[in-house]
Amino acid sequence: MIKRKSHPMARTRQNDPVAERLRRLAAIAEFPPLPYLGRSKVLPSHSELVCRGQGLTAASALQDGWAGHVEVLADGRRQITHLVLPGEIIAHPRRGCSLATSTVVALTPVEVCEWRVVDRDPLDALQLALAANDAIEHCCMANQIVRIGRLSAYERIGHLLLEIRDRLSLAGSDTGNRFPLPLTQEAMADVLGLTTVHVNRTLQQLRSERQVTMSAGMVELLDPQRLTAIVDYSPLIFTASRL
Amino acid sequence: MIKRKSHPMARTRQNDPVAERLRRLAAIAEFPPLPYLGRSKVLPSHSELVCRGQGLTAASALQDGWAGHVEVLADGRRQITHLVLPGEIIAHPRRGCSLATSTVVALTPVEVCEWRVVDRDPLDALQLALAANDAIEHCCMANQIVRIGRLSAYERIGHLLLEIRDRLSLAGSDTGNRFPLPLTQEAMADVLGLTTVHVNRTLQQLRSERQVTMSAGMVELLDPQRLTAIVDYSPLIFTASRL
DNA sequence: CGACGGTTTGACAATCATCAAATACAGTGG
DNA sequence: CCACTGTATTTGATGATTGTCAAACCGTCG
Repeated sequence: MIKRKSHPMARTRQNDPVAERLRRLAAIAEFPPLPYLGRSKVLPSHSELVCRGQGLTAASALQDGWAGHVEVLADGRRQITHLVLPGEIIAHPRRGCSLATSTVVALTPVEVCEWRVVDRDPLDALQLALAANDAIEHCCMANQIVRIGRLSAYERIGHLLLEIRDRLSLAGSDTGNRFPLPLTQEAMADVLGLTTVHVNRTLQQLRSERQVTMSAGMVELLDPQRLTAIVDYSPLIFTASRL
Repeated sequence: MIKRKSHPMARTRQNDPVAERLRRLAAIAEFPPLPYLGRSKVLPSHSELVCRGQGLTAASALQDGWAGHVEVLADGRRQITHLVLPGEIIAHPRRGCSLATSTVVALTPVEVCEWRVVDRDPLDALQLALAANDAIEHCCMANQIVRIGRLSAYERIGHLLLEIRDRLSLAGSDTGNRFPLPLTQEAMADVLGLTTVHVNRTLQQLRSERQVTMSAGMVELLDPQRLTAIVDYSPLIFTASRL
């Protein structure tokens, strides 16, 4: 996680999670360096990274920190429709729609990088990676719908944690069953369609049943197999078929 | 709606909702005729149109009937993650992922057409329309997440009906506030993350409060303005900005 | 007519939300 | 270093929304 007001580091092949993830998505070894637009920017939590309806001139991604696509209702109810994890794409202009379809907000301090997307050769490695990214994003949103629509609070949290583990490992920060989870319980509630209070109680249950341990913004899944079975989680189709 | 065992009609410019919708999505007047693969097929309700993980060699769409992307849990719980309305795309192969990411099932008898997608000029009208379709689908899924995550049963149904109205009109069958809704209450429940019983009771409430009337598979929204305000519905970004 | 899928009804239970307050924790400034 | 402030977590008591189970009803089709 980012320390407040830290400097954006110069990203090398080894510590550029965005490039690492795109390279894996394209499944191409000789992935060209990303044509970044200047240095990445560090922004505080709660920053609005993208605003719904705004024209997108560049693609953006998270070098570090967590964000979320968010929808707010007139009476203040909030729903996070899609999480953006370190290494993942925040938004990118599409042929056919260069307007942002949702608002994206930083859920922790973030480091954001941007690059220009051009309609080159359709087999361009970068285009390919972006297309693969869209496919994964689609799967994540389908997962999200199943979680909220048909799983109990207990199952929702377990399911989400398993998905997060999978997605983090795609960006190279593969730390097995122990990984960072810098979300407040309020943010988790807004992802899962629950209230803060209920998230809190359900987390306690997960801990008391020895499914997870949590401390200092880190989670550890104590028995991922068992959890996977209980919540009926299936890995994102890509991570199974392509890597 | 399709009569059982009817013949697929020869589709002309005026009665081909798929072509009509794609033309509007591309926002191009001189849209080329779709290179259909043979005649469209008529399939009964409950048919599996696409199976998760299967390789997609062609794009497919609904000339008529309703379908849904569906996820089934081990214990039988079912969630429809995305509805497919007449004129809409069922699935299409993507660069970066030619595997189907979810299973699609017919919710009524359907008439399905297919065509081959090739990676031509990235500004190709058909590619453009497909890209726009992806954007809309993304918006629909975000809507779906908000509905299930943060709206009450009453609001969910109203919100869904408003979205359906918008989407139907995109395919040309613009019938104002009265439109077909051939879904069983069970299917609606699986879309909305509710039970059949609760959908039934909530529909009664909507009727008793003079929000809708329903009969013979048709719905009519009696006061769309009021409903829009109550459920906090906002039109799909595209229908606002492009048409 | 009987069978079948879909809708409707009732009684009851459970999950999750609401409201309110206490506690813990981190960063700030004196 | 410590009180001070704000945010995040935790707890308790209570209630509403929604789920479960079971059965009756209704229309359509063979």
